[in-house]
Amino acid sequence: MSDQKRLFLVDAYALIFRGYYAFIKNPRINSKGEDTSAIMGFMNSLLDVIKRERPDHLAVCFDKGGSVDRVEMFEAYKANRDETPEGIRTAIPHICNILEAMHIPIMVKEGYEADDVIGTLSRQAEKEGYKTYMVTPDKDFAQLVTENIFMYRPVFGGGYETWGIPEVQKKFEVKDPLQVIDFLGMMGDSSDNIPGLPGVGEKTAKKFINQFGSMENLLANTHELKGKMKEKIEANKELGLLSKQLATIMLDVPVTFNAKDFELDHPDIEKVKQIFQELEFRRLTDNFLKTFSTETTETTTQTPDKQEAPKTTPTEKKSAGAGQFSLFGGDTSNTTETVSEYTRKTAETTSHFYQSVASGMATKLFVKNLMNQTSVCFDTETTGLNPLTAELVGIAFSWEVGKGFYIPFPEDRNEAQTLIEELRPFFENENIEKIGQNLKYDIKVLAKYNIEVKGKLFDTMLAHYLINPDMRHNMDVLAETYLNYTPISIETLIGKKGKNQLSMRDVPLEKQTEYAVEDADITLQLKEHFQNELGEANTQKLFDEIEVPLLRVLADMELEGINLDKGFLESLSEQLNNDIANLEKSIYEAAGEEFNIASPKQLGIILFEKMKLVDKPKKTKTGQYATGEDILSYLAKDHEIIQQILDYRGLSKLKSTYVDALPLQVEESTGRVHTDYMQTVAATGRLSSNNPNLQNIPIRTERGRQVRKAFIPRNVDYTLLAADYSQIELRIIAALSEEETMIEAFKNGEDIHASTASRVFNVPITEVTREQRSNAKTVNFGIIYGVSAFGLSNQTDLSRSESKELIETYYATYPKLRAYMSEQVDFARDNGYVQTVLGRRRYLKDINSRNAVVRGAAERNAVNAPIQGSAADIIKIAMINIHQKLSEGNYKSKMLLQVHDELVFDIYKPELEAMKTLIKTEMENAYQLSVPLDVDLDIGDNWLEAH
DNA sequence: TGCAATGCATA
DNA sequence: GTATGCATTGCAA
Repeated sequence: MSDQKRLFLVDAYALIFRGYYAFIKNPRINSKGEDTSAIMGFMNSLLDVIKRERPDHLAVCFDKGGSVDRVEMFEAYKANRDETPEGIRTAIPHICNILEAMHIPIMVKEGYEADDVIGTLSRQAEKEGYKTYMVTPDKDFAQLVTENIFMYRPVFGGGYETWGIPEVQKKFEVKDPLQVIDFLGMMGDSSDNIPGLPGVGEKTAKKFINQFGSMENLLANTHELKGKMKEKIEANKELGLLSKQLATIMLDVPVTFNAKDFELDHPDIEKVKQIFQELEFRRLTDNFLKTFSTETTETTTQTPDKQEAPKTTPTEKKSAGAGQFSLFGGDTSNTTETVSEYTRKTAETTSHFYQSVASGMATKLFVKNLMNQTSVCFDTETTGLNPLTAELVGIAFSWEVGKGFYIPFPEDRNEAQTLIEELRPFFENENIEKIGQNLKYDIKVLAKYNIEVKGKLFDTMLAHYLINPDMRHNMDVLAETYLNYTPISIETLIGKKGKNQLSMRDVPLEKQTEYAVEDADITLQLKEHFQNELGEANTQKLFDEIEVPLLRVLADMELEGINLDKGFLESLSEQLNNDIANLEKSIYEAAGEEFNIASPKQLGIILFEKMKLVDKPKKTKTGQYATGEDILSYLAKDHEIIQQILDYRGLSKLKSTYVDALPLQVEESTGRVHTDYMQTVAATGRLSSNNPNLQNIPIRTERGRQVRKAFIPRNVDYTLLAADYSQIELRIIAALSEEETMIEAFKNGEDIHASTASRVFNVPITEVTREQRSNAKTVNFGIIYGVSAFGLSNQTDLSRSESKELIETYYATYPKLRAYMSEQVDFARDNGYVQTVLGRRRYLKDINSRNAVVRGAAERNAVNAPIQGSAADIIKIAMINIHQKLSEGNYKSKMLLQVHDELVFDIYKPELEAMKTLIKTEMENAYQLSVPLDVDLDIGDNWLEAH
């Protein structure tokens, strides 16, 4: 740091708005009913800046009466800005009072905006040799940046970044910060109501700046432009110049920088304290005192106070809450004041006994007690959501409704390990049932501490998934639905995500205890509730024999992850870049102007309004032109540009979703990609995969399937093996419908689509044409989804009536299939649900709807859900059995991925032959149908070869 | 910054 | 026509 004096100029409204909206979801209201969010937000920022930077000089700048000059220029200027919210207007006088008490000058000039005031002052200060920092998130200020003038921007997630000349150059792709004005003038700014040039957005504005340097130069050289862009800009030259003027911050406001006045001297502490007290700011008072006490001791920059965030002690302002007493076991049902407001029960209105357990002897006694139980609910609290990196913060236990204990964990990893060892006997005891909500997570976290969770499991999330798969299964929702109870929300403890979200570690122990034990308590109560509901039908069996065992299998697969060849993807990315740029160029040429191809809105306008490729274009339900793949493909043969757009889309998608995204998902600690299988989201019983989704890696196109080459074995001693069920859904529908013709075809190992074509089109199977087979294939799939003639004709070259005829012939060929489908619909009408071979239910509330569209959808679900769901059941059985065999046989080979009808394994080469047999056998014999199941195996050095 | 709409990858 | 997850755009709060 140089010895230059530093001046900080604060853009008041910008920070006030920011603070206000930060609390928008739960505004701070004090006992007088005043919304203090804006004051709180602003003061937090201000103190933060002072604490971090210890400025020599500081002032706060306000707007007043809008900008006279700008309004004269353009009457719409800021016209459509919303009324200032009530909570902000009322905050201003308070803020001014506080600033006065703090002896901080308030700079404001009637008829000017804060931007102008700050701009003017910063230039004056610069002449006097100051370094000026403009405290504002507003990008417009970038135009003011010089060697001695900086932006000091609060950034998302806490902290600040300083923008000097290099940052501005990079951010806006300009050579001189002054060009930011041209940039803003071209692009426009909807919040400031600067119109900008029509059709020019961020991308184009950057390009123009690069090409022409300034607005004036652009307007003088419009002949270099082409197409519609040229017309539009030439027609709006005045608007361009006006926009630039509007974007220009004035530097001649009649204000004066007086160094003496701006010195940050000692505040009137008593007065500030008094104001804060009236506003009921407790935490802020502490923060304020801390900020200025270090200053008064004059020990310059103390490093520790930077980290001493003001947020470590969340204020509990609503009531003298129950929380803090519980540690000592007091009954906390002090319901007297608050209960009347709530119809729903909460921790505050319910008698409970939640206790944290001290380390040492208390823990030993606790464990002894724990080991005497037969069934215990537990819940781990960690530092994050990723079980591979999350550290234990504590574990809650409950085995009696309304009661529970919390074991906090030390931050030191070795000490934490020592503590968890004391709990090992519990977790690894085969005879104690473990209850939890989403146990897969806890099991994965504990696995990282080398703890295996043994014994019977009861996962309330899985239980509810089987009871009602169409609902959501978060604990909060379940508690409200089944227990009429609202749990403490995680946000009240650690804040909203992003922003300044805390880690559970930063939450005071009492709060951790209340929160964590409540979760365990609630989960225990839910278990008692769900246990009975599972009892009926076959659901209990499905739960005990499929979903719960599968949970451990998935945990292992996720922990294992898969190896990814990052270098390969990098080179693929470069190739794609090249091709995309080329396509972009020729599309712009064909269109006669540049636009955002990725924007369906803009694309629709170019294609259908400008180029008029179609007489009456299709529109989507929101009134946009439909530019979906199906529509464009149809046009592709007539217009070259369409094919290029399709290619462009394909390549962009490929690059952004897979090629560039996957390497970022490699877990640092393992060097592998670990997906997360969701066991409770797909209503049919399938799994889903996310972070990243490894169930939708491309395969259809040549270009896309290259991505699969990046999935490789663990090392040279391993190879990948992919095993997939052949036509499992068709086999299932054949078996369930008992359609002999189809069953026979499968038994004879025929090509099922060719076989269908041969019967439907009445030709020998050897003479089926490619087109016939393809149409038959489409109908076969259509059947699974619940066909309609409309859908079929959309998918094939057939007309609506041809499609209808084809479907009729199909039904005539396979009469039992049709019968089966209507049986399913009838069953659903009578029972309200359909089910899979294992009794997994899906409820169809719309099956008797009077609305034909809604009812039709339910009917298709009635046909599809049992088929898709049965296939899911079968592969789940196979996974459980294979997992079992792999572990019994102590094999090194691992199951890595599941893609609905396919399993992918990392095979230790010496085990290859054994694995082939084991996997094929287990998959084909997972479930007995009247149709044989057939599994194809493929092996390779990457996922593409193994397919 | 968060959400809806759109489009697209898989089975 | 079934079932998902995710990237991008564009608008709103």
